[in-house]
Amino acid sequence: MVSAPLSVIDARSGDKERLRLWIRMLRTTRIVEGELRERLKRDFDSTLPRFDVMSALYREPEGMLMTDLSRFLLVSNGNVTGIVDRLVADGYVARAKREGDKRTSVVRLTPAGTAFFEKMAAAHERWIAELLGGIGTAEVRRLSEMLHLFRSNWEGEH
Amino acid sequence: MVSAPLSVIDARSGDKERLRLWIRMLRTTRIVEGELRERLKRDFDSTLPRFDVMSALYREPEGMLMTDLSRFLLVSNGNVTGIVDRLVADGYVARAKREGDKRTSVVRLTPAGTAFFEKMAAAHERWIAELLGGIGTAEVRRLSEMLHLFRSNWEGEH
DNA sequence: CCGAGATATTTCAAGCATAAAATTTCTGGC
DNA sequence: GCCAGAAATTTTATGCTTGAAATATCTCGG
Repeated sequence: MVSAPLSVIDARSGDKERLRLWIRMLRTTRIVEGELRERLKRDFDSTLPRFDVMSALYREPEGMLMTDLSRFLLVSNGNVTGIVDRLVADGYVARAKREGDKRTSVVRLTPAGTAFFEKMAAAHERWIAELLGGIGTAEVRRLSEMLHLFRSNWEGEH
Repeated sequence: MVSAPLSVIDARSGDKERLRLWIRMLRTTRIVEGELRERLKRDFDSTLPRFDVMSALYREPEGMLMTDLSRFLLVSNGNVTGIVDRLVADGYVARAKREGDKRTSVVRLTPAGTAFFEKMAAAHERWIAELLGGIGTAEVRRLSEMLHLFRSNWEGEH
C-alpha cells in the first residue's frame, strides 16, 4: 500500500483546519475581551470578572451559592471568593447566612449592585453589537447555533 | 409614528443575537482552554502562556524581540517578561544581547526548548482535533473563514 | 555634540486564576 | 448519640495579567 486510506487523509487534513479554527477563535475572543476590559475600566472602573459575577447574580434575584456561581462561570471556587469579597467591600453584593446549612451562604446583588449592573449591561450589549457588527446577521445565527451544539455535546459527555 | 423604522428593529434584534453569540464563544473557549491547561499540566508540567510563547518563538528560529512577542500574543509587555524569565530559568529559552541596540534583546528557543515544544505541539494538535471533533469539517472551514474575516476587519481599522 | 522626545524593557501594585490543603458543617449508618 | 466521610467554603502558594511608573538606550534637530 502506497498511500493511506482516504478516511485517514481526511482526518489529518481536518485536524489542521481545526487547529487553525481554534487559533482564530482564541485571537477573536482575546481581541474582544481586551476591548471590553478597557472600556469597563474606563467607563465603570470595573473588570470583566466582576461583570461576569454580577451578570450571573442578576439572573438569580434569590441569590446563588458560591459553588453554583463557580460552576456556572467555569472558574475555580477559590477564585470566586476573592471577586465576591471585593464586590461585598464595594457594597454591590451581599452574603446572607442561611438557616438550614451553616456551611453555605447565599450571595446576591444589593440594590446598588443591581442598579450598577444594569448600567454596565446596557453598555456591554452596545459594545458587543459594535465589535461583532462586522459579522452578518445570518452568519451570527449560524455560528451561534454551531457553538450551542458544541456546548450541548460537551455537557452531554461530561 | 407608532413603531420604529424597520432598520432599527433589525439592528436591535441582531444585537441580542450577537450578545448570545459572544457568550457562547466565551464559554466554548473557556471549556477548551480549561481542558488544554489541565492536560498541559498533567502531561508536560507546563502552562498555556508558556506554550503560547514557545509557539511564537518556534515560528521564528532567528528569535524575536520582547515587543514583537507581546504584540503577536496580544498580551502586555510586562507580562511577557515574567513568562520568558521562567522559560529561561528552565533552559527552554535564551536571551541574546544585540550588537547594535543595547535596549533590545533577541529571545529564541534553545535546542532543548525546540525539542520540548515539538512534543507539546504534537499533543496539542491531537487534543484540539479531539475537542473540536464534534464540529463537521465543512463547518470548521466556514467558521474559520468567518473569524479570519473578523480579524482582517479589526486589524484594518486598528 | 547635546538634550528632548521616542523606543525597548523591566519593575511594581493590584487583581485574577488554578490546584491543593485546611476548616467548618452536615449526613447517614451503626 | 457518634463518627466516618461528604460537602461548602476559605486559605495558601504560585503563576498569569494589566496599566503605569521607572530605567536605560537610541535618534535626531539644532
